[in-house]
Amino acid sequence: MEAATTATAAMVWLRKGLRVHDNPALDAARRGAGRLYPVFVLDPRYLRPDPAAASPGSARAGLARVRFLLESLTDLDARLRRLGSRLLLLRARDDVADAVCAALKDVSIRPSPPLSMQNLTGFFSSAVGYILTIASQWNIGKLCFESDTEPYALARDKKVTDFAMASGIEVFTPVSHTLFDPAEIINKNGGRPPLTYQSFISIAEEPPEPVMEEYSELPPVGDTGEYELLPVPTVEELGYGDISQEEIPPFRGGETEALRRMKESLQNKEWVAKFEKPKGDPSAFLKPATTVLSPYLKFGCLSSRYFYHCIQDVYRSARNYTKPPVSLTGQLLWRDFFYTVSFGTPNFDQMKGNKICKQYHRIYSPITFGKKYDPNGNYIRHFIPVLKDMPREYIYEPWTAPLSIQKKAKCIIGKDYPKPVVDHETASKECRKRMGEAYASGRLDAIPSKGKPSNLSQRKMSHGDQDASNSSIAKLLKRSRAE
DNA sequence: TTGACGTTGATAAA
DNA sequence: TTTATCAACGTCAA
Repeated sequence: MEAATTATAAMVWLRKGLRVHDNPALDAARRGAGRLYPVFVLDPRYLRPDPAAASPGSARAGLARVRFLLESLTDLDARLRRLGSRLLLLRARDDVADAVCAALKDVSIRPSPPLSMQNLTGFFSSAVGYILTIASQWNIGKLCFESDTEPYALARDKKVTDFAMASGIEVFTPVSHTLFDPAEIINKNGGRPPLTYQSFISIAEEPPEPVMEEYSELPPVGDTGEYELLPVPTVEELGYGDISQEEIPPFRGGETEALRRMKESLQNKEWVAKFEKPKGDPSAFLKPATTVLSPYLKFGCLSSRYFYHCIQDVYRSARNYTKPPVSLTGQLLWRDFFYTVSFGTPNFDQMKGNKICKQYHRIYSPITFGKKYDPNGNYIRHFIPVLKDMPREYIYEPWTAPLSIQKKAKCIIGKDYPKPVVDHETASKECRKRMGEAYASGRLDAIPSKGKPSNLSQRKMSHGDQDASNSSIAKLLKRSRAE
């Protein structure tokens, strides 16, 4: 007992990866640790209600996602408690990295002004005070957290890593959110992310096996000092007011639910073996044509490697099974593909400054697309009840129905349901025309004028840029010759 | 160097 | 109802 209080203390900082199974960061943190502090920092940027948001939610997440996260935290806490541990929730007043640093070591680096002087209200306003008083008592010797490739996370984690290393704390950041290490894939591809699925597949080999050690117990948390034992807040406590009208999605967060859903899907071995994504019905909502496991993978309630491993198990017992890209494993590989491309592409989430962004001539028709997958319009009938009795042949264009039909369906267009805002045919043609013009003018700017190459802009380009640019120009010239 | 291909979808033509 | 065409470009095989 004496040893437990003096032995090395480790912190596992949880962000995504909200699970006990296949959690290399948790596994590394508990090894040799006398005390283990499993910490999650409530991030105001992610959780604080944003009054300016178009629908209820924070600046970064909608209410459904906020709720899913809170449910996942509740479940994780319960699962840790069964192993003699528990989840320690910290509130960041503003910056998550500051909160983690403060918990790692007695922090005098960022004295916060008295709360009364700050224009802060609500759940997150009282945060840092607690952390400052507990900090020095934890004596963390080792910090483990799962690597995260998103830009916001990279900046946040660098700050924490730099601080921890400078403080003599051992830092371990395994890759376990994706099947593969995106940085390693990019390395193997010569420093650039593979930009087609096929090239990604040819580089990727077999993903690592999941770490599936069954724990009977985890090291105790030990003395939490002055730390206020904070339960997982409710959305109401976070400051989300009148949400009684909000429909709560049927998908509950958490590792327990994730594993249950996965088992349920994988039980039907024939369905698993025959799964082909393009053959699924995207309009199916009562009985989805997919596993609906992606939100669980996103928060790491389910390990993608464990899921992959379990699918392979089913394949082994099947005579025949589908292959990537359409198969279930193919879907996991798509996820890895996009994580890799986004990690290796600056400004991936924007058109501006995004070198691989293709120019968008695709206009989806709200009429044609629906008719193809859901000719009876069941989706519309469910979510827009006023249209539920509209005959099948008019369900996608109810304004074309004769008045007698509209009356019979108890839905007069212009009264019970609005008239079309635009005429799709003319609007899409106009859009297509103007996008074409904008695209053409943009491209022409990039072509050096005859006999007078604009080497000014070319000088700034790397070899790769020149190749890409020249080949585009060649194609454009070829096209204009053909015309 | 060239041509074919890719989780594609919309639309016009046949 | 089926088929051809378009629009983009990285990648790979020929």
